[in-house]
Amino acid sequence: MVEAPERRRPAALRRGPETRAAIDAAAVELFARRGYHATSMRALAAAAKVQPAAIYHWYPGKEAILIRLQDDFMAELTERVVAAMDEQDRPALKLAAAVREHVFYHGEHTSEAFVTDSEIRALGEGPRRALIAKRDDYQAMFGGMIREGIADGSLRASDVDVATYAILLQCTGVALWFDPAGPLSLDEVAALHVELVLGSLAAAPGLIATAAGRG
Amino acid sequence: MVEAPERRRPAALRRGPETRAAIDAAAVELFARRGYHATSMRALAAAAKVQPAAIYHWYPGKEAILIRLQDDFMAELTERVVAAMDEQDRPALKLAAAVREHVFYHGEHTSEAFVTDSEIRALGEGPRRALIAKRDDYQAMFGGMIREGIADGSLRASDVDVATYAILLQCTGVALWFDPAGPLSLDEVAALHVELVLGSLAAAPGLIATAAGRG
DNA sequence: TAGGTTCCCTAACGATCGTTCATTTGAGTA
DNA sequence: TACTCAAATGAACGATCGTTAGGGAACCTA
Repeated sequence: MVEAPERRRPAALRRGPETRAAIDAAAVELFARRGYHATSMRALAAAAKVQPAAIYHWYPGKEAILIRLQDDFMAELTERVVAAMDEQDRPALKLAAAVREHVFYHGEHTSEAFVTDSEIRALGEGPRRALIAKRDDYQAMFGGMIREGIADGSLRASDVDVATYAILLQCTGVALWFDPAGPLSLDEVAALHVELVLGSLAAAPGLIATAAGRG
Repeated sequence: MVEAPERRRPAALRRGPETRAAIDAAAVELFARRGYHATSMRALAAAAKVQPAAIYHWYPGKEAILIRLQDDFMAELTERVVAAMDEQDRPALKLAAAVREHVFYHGEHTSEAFVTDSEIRALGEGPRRALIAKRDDYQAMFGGMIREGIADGSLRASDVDVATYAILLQCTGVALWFDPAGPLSLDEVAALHVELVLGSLAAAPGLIATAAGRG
């Protein structure tokens, strides 16, 4: 019977690169809250307000979304921390600046940080190795600063590797609990971590006060 | 040779509670390596050398396996740490003993530890709340020791809550990197963490040396 | 205004998921 | 030797998974 012209609704919203941004935002949110494997492409699509197939216009597959998210996070984190380090000359102050920036960036991007280091397992062999290599380089940077601080007498550590692990774990962990609506500002949290880190490395109290911004 | 009543192999191995242990072991291993959602009941069954359906004789469902694993870990961890604390009287020494035991237990059960705190998201509302409550109680115990240490003058911290988070994160993280085949024994790693923790809480050098077992 | 390209849709594919069903095996008991 | 019940099996359920095929609307260029 004559199928009415009916105009059946504009159906397709054309948003271009906006769509990709929506997919990325949905991925960060859902991967962080539910986990990578617990997030389906359909759930992702729904959160980005597109149909599942549309995601494949922007990404070759699910894993590529995760890889991009993690790579972007690591690249930006590294760039920021290196820049902060470069503004200082003495090793202990370099370390303090790096800790501060690390904590700050993790507090500003808690979801991305969480996904980046909790979903390494979800990656296939190649991408996993690549990400781990970047993380190892990043860690080595911190280990280097500690060693230099020991060399110039401003820091002390019984085992540099263990100290490096411990320091990065506690600073990275800020992404797990920090809440901007909580009692402490990110600035305060970062300063507190500088204090804790330098304290555990037996820095002189005067140096700690200076580096934590209370000097 | 003859002998061969041969009977085409007993098809169905009847192993009783051994089966449950095999399922539990497979679950720890696979949940830790691949993740809860990335581990299928079929993969679990294969690792335990049973058919998938057999698992349902011992557990009502997949989530129950995870819940049991996590509950057992938290219960045993708490019991051990409380026992270690109870052997000390001064707050700073209580804390040192707790840190030592916490690190030790995490190093001895890296997979269980990892699954327990990385798969909280995988739990349904009820079990998740229950586990988080236990974890919060556990954390509060550490916060309490730090507060007492501050009260008696042996410790110092600008913010007790942040210090508690930081300390537990670095000690729990031992489960992520510790390798018994590595250069350090678990005893050494635990002692190093006692040192780092007390250092970050500005304990007196003499106290640190004593508590870390170098006194 | 015609043609090509970009972007997104609907629909469906085969695979795999957690789980259940009905049955069989084996050990213990009378 | 028969009965009973725990412990496991093989097969299948419906749901959901990641992904793809094919078509059509919106935009750009000429």
